[in-house]
Amino acid sequence: MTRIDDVARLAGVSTATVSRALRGLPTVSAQTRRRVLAAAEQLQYAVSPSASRLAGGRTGAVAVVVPRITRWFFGVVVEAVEDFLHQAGYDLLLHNLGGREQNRQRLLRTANLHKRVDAVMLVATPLHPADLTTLAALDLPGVTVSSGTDVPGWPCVRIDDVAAARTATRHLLDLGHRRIAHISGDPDDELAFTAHLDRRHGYHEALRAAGLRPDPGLDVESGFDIAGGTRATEELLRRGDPPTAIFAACDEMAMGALTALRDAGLRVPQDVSLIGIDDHALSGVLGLSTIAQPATEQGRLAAEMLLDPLCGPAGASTINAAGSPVILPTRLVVRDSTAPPRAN
Amino acid sequence: MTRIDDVARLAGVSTATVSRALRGLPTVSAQTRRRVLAAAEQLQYAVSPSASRLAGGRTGAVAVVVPRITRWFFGVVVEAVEDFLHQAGYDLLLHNLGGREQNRQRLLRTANLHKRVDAVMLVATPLHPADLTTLAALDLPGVTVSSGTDVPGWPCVRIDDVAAARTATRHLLDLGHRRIAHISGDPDDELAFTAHLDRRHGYHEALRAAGLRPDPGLDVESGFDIAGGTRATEELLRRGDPPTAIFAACDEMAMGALTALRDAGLRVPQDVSLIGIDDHALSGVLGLSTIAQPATEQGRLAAEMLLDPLCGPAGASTINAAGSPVILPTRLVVRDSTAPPRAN
DNA sequence: CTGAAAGCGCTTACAG
DNA sequence: CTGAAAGCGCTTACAG
Repeated sequence: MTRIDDVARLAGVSTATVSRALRGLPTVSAQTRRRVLAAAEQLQYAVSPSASRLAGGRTGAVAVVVPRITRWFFGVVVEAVEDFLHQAGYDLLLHNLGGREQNRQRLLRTANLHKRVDAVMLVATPLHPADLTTLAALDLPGVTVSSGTDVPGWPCVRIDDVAAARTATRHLLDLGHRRIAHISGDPDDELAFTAHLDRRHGYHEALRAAGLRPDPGLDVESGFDIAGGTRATEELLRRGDPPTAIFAACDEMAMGALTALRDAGLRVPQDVSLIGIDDHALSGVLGLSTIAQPATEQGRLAAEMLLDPLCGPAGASTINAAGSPVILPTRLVVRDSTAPPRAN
Repeated sequence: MTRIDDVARLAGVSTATVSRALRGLPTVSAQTRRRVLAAAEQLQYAVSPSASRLAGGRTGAVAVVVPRITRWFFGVVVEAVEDFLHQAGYDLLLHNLGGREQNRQRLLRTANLHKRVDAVMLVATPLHPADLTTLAALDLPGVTVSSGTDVPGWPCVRIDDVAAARTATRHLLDLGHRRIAHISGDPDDELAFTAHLDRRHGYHEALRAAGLRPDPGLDVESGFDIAGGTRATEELLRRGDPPTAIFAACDEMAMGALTALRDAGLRVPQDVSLIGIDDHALSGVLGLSTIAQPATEQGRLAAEMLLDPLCGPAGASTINAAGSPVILPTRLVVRDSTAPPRAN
């Protein structure tokens, strides 16, 4: 392994100069820099990250925490973040909570973030008050994406979940539906999200604005994924007097609903209309109407907001550092799964 | 930040002893260990990874390289690997090539792996001969998952792609199909996979075994994803005289085919049968017949094979270290997208 | 079983 | 613009 001394010797300068030249600091003459770069190239020198981190105090890594990397939204967000971070020269440490409370505790309580990263991105991660204290003690910059828990001092990028749900519900109302069910995530999940709470809220708001009273019998909770959508819909149908339309809290739940409806012999949209939120990569294939949310943009923007203060001088952030959350727009996409209720 | 000296002072021992006690080395008396642990706990001490890495030479991190984290197979593999690595106390550095050759070069050519990780996992990553030289120079342990390029000395876990394709094709043949098309990935992709080559091979084998000659007109290449499946199927239909069945190289391509078939007014399976490979989370929802492959198991097993030699004494690997690849079984899953051809 | 001391390979004031 | 030297916080032979 060639070290910085080898480069220094070959270039005929001190290790301090090699260090400066290689990092592109301005305090090196063009000629010296050229000599150093050539020597490093010739020796195939690569700086030791551990040594650099220990001496410099920066890790060059960012931790990204997601509930489940296998879900559409999180996969897309991570892809966008990964691209941005690597282009900026940062490593990405992935933490997938996998829906298990135990994993969140391992991440936060033990020292798995401590001195390991320069910043943290929390995607849709709910935090207990004790977790907030832990994070504050870590004294790291961070950003939150999507609903979850806001962290004081961290910027946040997300959509307006309440408004998205309102739009979805209103679309069904506009088509003439009155018995509109809602299927969403279970607050008893070990790792409860908060997105589905906001979405239920928007559903209720839209119903009330149309003069309807939310019917608890039309409101079923289950897991926030495909299987959860199937279970919730089965439960809904078991209750009798099925709705003419279902608003699923996310596209994956809507897809699960599709299975349950088909198994029950109900056609979409002739018997039941169905709408979700996301615009999942497969929603087009399934003809699913939905509220599209920009996942790539949320990831990219969050990465940008996270790195921005890390690069520039302290406090020189050019982007909305903390303050109010950045809300990205959503949009109604009408496909084949929503239609007026049967006139009968 | 409390350092190891603080703990040593409080426990009344040397830093060497603290280091040993905290890492669970056997050469520490039970009593001393207890005192050290208590002191560390009391001071909320967390070892500095950078210092530990520099002094000890181990990074405690593993790089995982995938083509696209948003694709079903890679998401599931990463989820399994993440879980295993974190349980073993390793960090996971995620590299998502995003289908861009440039990203692979950045990863391999520059020093992004150099001294940063203890091991590398390459999932479905094709390698040029020059890349193999680079990897060899890195002198890191590694493992490959799924088709890609084998690396000398690294173990490999995968399925038998040829056999899987043969089974899929034979299923269609058994149903009575004779005009069986194949849609698969494009070798002109910047980052060519090899899985689809093996799968085409199996398709050809099954046809020949049934006494049929592969028809180039029924063999269309496009991207190895949803959009690619749609494009390939559109091209197939444009050629006229449509097949009675389509074997897609992966479920995501089959899903894309579904859209194209629907748009062309063709019903599945009445007009065209369709089968893929994977057993994607949504294949059940879509009623797609497929060849299921164990993604979680491939990830978990690969992680295990990777870490095993890192923990035990050198060469004491208890698992099939290198040698022949570990082949995991696939299985035919018949749903609603395959049926006998119309008798006409 | 434990400790004193060297050393891992960089970066950063400080001085010039 | 450049260099000598201290220091980042651990681990590891080595000695006892």
